[in-house]
Amino acid sequence: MKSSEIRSLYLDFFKGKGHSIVSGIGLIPFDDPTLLFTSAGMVQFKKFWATDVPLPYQRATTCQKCLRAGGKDSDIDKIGITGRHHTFFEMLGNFSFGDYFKEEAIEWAWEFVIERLKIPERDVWVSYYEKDMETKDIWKRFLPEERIIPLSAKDNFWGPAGDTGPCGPCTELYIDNGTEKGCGSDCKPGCECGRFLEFWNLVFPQYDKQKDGALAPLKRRGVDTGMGLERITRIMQKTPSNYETDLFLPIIKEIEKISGYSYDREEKKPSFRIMADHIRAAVFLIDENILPSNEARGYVLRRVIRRAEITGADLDIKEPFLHILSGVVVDIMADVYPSIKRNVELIKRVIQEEEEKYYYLINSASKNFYIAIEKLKGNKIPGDVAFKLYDTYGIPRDLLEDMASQRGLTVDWNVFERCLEQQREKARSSSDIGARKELIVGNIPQVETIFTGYEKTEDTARGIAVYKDEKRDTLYLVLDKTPFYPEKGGQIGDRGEIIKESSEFPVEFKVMDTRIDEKGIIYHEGHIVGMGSEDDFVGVKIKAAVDREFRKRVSINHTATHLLHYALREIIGKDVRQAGSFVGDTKLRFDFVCFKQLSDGDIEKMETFIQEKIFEDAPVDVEEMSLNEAIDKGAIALFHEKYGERVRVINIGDYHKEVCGGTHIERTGQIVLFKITGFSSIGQNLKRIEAVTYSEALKRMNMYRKAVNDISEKFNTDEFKILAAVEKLIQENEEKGRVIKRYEDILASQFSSKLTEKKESFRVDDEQAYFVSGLLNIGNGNFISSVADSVMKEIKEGVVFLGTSSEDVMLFVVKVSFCCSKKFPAREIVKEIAGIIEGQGGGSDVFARGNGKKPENYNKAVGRIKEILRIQR
RNA sequence: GGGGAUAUAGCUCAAAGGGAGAGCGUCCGCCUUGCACGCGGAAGGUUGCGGGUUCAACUCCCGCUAUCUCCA
Repeated sequence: MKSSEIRSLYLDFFKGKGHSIVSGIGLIPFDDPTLLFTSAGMVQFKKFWATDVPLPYQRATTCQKCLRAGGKDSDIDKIGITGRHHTFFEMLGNFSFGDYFKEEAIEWAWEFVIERLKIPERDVWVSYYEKDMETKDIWKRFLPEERIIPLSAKDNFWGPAGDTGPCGPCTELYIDNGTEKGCGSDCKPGCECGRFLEFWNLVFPQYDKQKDGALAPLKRRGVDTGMGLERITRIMQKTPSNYETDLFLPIIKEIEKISGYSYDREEKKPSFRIMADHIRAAVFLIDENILPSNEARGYVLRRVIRRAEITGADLDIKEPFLHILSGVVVDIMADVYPSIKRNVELIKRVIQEEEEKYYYLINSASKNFYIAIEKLKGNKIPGDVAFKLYDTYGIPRDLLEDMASQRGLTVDWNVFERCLEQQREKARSSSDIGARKELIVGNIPQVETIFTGYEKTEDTARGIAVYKDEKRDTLYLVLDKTPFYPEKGGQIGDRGEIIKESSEFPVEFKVMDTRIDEKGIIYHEGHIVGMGSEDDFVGVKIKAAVDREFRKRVSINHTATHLLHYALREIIGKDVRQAGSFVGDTKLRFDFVCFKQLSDGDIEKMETFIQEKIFEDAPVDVEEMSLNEAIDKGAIALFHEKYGERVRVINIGDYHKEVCGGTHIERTGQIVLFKITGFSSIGQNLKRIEAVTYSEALKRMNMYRKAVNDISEKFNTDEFKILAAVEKLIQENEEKGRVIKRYEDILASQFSSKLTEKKESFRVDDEQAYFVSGLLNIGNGNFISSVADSVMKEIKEGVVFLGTSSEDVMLFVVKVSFCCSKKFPAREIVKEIAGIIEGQGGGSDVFARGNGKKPENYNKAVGRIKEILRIQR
């Protein structure tokens, strides 16, 4: 049976049992901050058990793509070895929300396995939570007691996914692969040997785990089952592991082709499997708009790609190959997940570029490795050195081990682990946002601040708490509700004032910035103006007023940012993806992923296009809806993880819809003017556009005009001939530079021959040497240096002392030939001179320079040098 | 969000508290029927940006920006 048949057989079976077939969510759970990735089929349903939300259906069945890599549910270390774990996998599941419970769940599971999949009854074993006799009794109706095994909470009490949420006892179905795969006669499910393979887990959520670990009863108890598609496919296709099924075999075959190794070789199997597994994860992550980066999800993607890449080395693959495999994955999965087909070019490209970066990294890293081991004493690389190579230069652990053992070295992994743990600890302790702020008045806010700023810019509210940051000398004021927009989604926080009017004289708190933390509490950052203290704001009614002009400018820029996004997609292409943005009151910035080279013409085109949209003066309106609805309506929704369940969709005219939490204007015409001020590349395939709008754009254009006017006035020409004039000037300037250089050379040689004529001889260790001195009073330090050079060329051996003075400062250099420098180091001579002309200086034995405030003492200085050299007058 | 590393010629990188270097590439010349090689020469730099210390900073210190990397 093909995997695709199993998938639809399952969904159809439960549809027949009154379930709605619900489409799986993305790998990035958009409304669950406790999860990095969707790690199980039930993620999207958590709230259906835990809360009273209205239910769209009471029974559901899904095929959910899942990812376990990084975070609590990571299986990444088991990949390849077990043959049954994956980073990316699909989970078939049926769910009940306050509807059917254990009895039906077990009955249907049995029916599906025995009657639909036609798995022989005698091969099926089950386990149950040791305290859950109800489940055991139900199973007894279907199979003999000796195949019903009790297990502890470790194995058969499930959940929650993440730190909090639904959990409960579970019961698992196993397939018996035969006694010859087992470890002994009393082998049972739960044993780690290869005989029993767990393939279906039926969970009965009954409890809701709280943040403090307590188990509260669930609002709606129910059923949550999960059957890994890869495992059941393996059972149906009777393969030794998940990797020989039709889900993986084409990838394995491709790796055989690329590497020349056969998958039959037992010792190479794990490598094949790791690559085949990881490439699937990479494909689906990129499909969901994750790009390799150094943080969070992007970092997981990078690690997955790199791990696969380094595994390639086990099969002697020495160049990028994963992008080829990604094509195979797309072929296998495109029918079920059509978007990977649409994104295939992007996926291949991202992977290939990441692969190339990896090879580049390895190259430069090995250099650092050599430097590190060069200084090494003994044959053990200390843990801190190894950690530095890993932490700073990114040499993966396995590679480090390889490189070391190739040279007969070992790595002190114990110390290494300690360093890693230290770094973790450091990162954890300092990632606490509230740590620096200290509560000085009021109580710690317990509920999120209500935001009223979409409707109004002024509101009355009550003060809850004041925090203080001693270092920055700023206060943070928390209210129960506020019209102040906190910094998020690229839009900067509002400014304005918060006033307590009830006392005999008003007290004003000036808000310089507004922030929000992960709990949804909004902080007004600022200070108290004039009289008043922190206590004045807590527990009393106050008026919060946003600076309207500021808000207007920011809103204009935000709507303009959407227009820019629209223009990019229209003019450059739909594959342009937003990577980040900054929306301020005086400017906006838009970063995006783009594989094309943008020309000046493109920039101009976009500017014109946007300006036209401004002239059209289309209405900008905001609608609230669910995220799924928004996506159905074609709204761009890029940062899923940041949105709540209800989202705001910004419509510009009838042409652009985008999910966005920021503030906007009512009509595009309010932007008035749009001007791009900067275009740059900020990383591989990452580009940045900066722009200004409204009066800021006008200001900018006036600035340009003034600059141009000033220049054309200087050139005494009209503004359109400036360029020619400047080019001419540059050319003339270069010409003059060359002429000056030539004259300097002539001058230098004239000076030097003139000076050399007055050379005075002295002896150093019976060798003939000469002393030359002169006060040039022309040129700078470099000029007299070069004169000193050419003098030295003529006299061969000796000492040259030259000075040049302007106003009341004298610069001077001393050059000493190599032989003389032993006895008369230039540096020492300079010290002497500096004493006489009241200055300082220094340098090397053969060349030194300095300056002084008394040029009139030049002759004295010359006299002193002669004394040192013992030259008779 | 935190830690570490890097930023020097078009590219790859050295060196270093006192006049900025190599290799490759580019251009010119020689050699050669031509190409490659070889030889000779030249152009190319605000040593990322901004402060500070110093007689002197590309180098030391501080801040910023960007890139790389590890951790959360």
